[in-house]
Amino acid sequence: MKKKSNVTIHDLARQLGVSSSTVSRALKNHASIGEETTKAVKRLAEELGYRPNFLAVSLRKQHSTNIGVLVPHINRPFISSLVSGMEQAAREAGYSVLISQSYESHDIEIGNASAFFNSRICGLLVSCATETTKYDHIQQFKESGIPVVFVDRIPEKEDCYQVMIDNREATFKATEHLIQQGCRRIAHYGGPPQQLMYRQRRQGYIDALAKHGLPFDENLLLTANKLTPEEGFVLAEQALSLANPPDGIFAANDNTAVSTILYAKSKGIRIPQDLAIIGFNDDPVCTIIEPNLSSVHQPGVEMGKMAVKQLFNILDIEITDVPKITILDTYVVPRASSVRS
Amino acid sequence: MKKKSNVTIHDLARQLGVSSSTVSRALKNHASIGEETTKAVKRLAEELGYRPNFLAVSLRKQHSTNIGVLVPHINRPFISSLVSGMEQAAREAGYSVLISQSYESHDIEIGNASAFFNSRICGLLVSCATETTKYDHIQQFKESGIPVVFVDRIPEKEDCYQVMIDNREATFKATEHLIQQGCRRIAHYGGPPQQLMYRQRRQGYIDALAKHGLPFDENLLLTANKLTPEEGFVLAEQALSLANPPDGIFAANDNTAVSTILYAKSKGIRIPQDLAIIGFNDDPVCTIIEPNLSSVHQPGVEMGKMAVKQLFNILDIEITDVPKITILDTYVVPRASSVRS
DNA sequence: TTGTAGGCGTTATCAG
DNA sequence: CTGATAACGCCTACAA
Repeated sequence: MKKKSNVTIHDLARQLGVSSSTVSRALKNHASIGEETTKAVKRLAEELGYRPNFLAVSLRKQHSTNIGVLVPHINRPFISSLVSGMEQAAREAGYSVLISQSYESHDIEIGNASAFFNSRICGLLVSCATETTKYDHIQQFKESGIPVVFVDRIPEKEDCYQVMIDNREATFKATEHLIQQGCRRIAHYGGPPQQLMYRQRRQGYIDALAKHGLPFDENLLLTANKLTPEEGFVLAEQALSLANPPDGIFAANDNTAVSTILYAKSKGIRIPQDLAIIGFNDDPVCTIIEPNLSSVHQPGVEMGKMAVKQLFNILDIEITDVPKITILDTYVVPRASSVRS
Repeated sequence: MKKKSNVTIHDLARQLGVSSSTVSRALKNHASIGEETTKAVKRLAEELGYRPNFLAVSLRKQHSTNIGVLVPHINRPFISSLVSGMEQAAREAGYSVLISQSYESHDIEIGNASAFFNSRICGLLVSCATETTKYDHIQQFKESGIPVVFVDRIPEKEDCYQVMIDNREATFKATEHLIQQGCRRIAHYGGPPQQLMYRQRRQGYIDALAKHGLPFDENLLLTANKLTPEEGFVLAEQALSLANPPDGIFAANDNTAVSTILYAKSKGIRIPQDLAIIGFNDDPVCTIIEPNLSSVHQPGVEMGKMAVKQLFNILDIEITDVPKITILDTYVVPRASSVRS
């Protein structure tokens, strides 16, 4: 039987001739309610199509079951996977996911955080805008006891819950992979250095060179602001028009790596023979571009799920013991763009 | 001054020696409150960091400012663009977006709809699961006066608000494009025919053939369940191993078109000379694959924004006059996979 | 122009 | 085992 579901516990109570507190308790299997009563309540609830009003519950309990998710963009492969994982894990536990995009703008991020704060989310998952270096807008959550978990893009020195990868190690492996393929002059496309992640990625590159006794040439260290495909072409041109051009390129994302492949091919440069290339993220394009692009895989969906699990852990909803900082594994996926078999 | 923002209108009222209703009214510039009072209230609110509690407002008003978004998956290019547009338009108006994925499962879709219903969303934007052919789970919203806007994947015969494209026309143009490039035996990969969208796409194909006097050969009409890349390979093999193989293929999405390009190339079939190919969606891969894939562009972000605008229109939040059915423009993007210059 | 009172639907506390 | 009662924070007749 379906009814205009404005059925409240009071309606049930009236029809059953009991009080609404009894109904409330029966509905959540409170031990102290008689079996008979409980069954009767539940039957009628079912029959009338009773649905608890989350708004009222939240108001009463002083917090909702909505998790706020704050990311730079959702229409990017890695991030949409991240969000997908979050949504899935949250929903399985009966929580909902509220999303907002900062478009990499710190100001928008502040506004969105504020909106989330007002709507009384029970927890916040953030992947910061590139611009973001201050975290006052996050502070308010901590002060109000609302847990915050940072994902992927982590603040510099904050003591905070994090789900991430070991960027340094990941890029170390990527660079080492190129070295193992015989590259001796390896260029790196880095992202904006104010973002910790990109400094770590650069460090892995530098460490790998050092370990293998290769000289570090700062001409080979290029940086871009947003690592867009367009910027990729510019970087490629810069790198390949050097007097002494590189024989390998490690790009901090797949966008720029793909552009480089396209550019190099247009110049008649053979990949991977003349130039080996590896990217980062393992986006779907990697298996489309020719030659297929080697990349570093990071587990987006998993990271999203872990972030939610972390949140639940803090909220004591799940009692699994999750460390404050979770670091998920990455691995190099070698493909034709770098493998000189 | 920042405070643990549990500041309520009552706190303000007490400190100012007025009643909380005065504060409530002052805060929203109610005409009947004295200028002095209003200013004082606002100043103190600012000073104490007062934030309205949306939960309470929503409970009182009987509806929230959260928009529910129900899609099959978010980590797909077209859909993530759709959601991105929705998020943007909603947030600009001070609304939030709650997302959930059905994973193309009707049962999950029902569950998610139910969760949304309980959380008192103020409106629902849906793109249905492929499996979905019944709409009882949507009905409850309409009955409770919660507006529903369907996007992209539209129910069969329901009388409902819609934001979509003209699938028949779009595929008509795509097929005609192939014909204009000299194709005479054109195959079509369709999606599951229980989904209206795919029947429309098939119809456009058929109509185009008819208009140009080309025979319809049902051997050339292939269908897949999910149009995944993997299925794309199967379809490609089927199509190209026909006794009388096609000289053009129109695929109902880019995934399968891309697989077909890869398959054809592996068989030494020249594209577009031997086989011209066009896809649907204009995903980013189109400009990565070689040859670049022609496709039909549909404006994902725009569709998302329009859906929100439609919702606001129904809710009388914006008074722009939006028709019940919005059909956005598509266009063929001709690229190397089909242009025989 | 402002205040009072009641209620949105639920749960927690305290009595019985 | 069950029932009143009072919040949670806000809004809105109605009254003053």
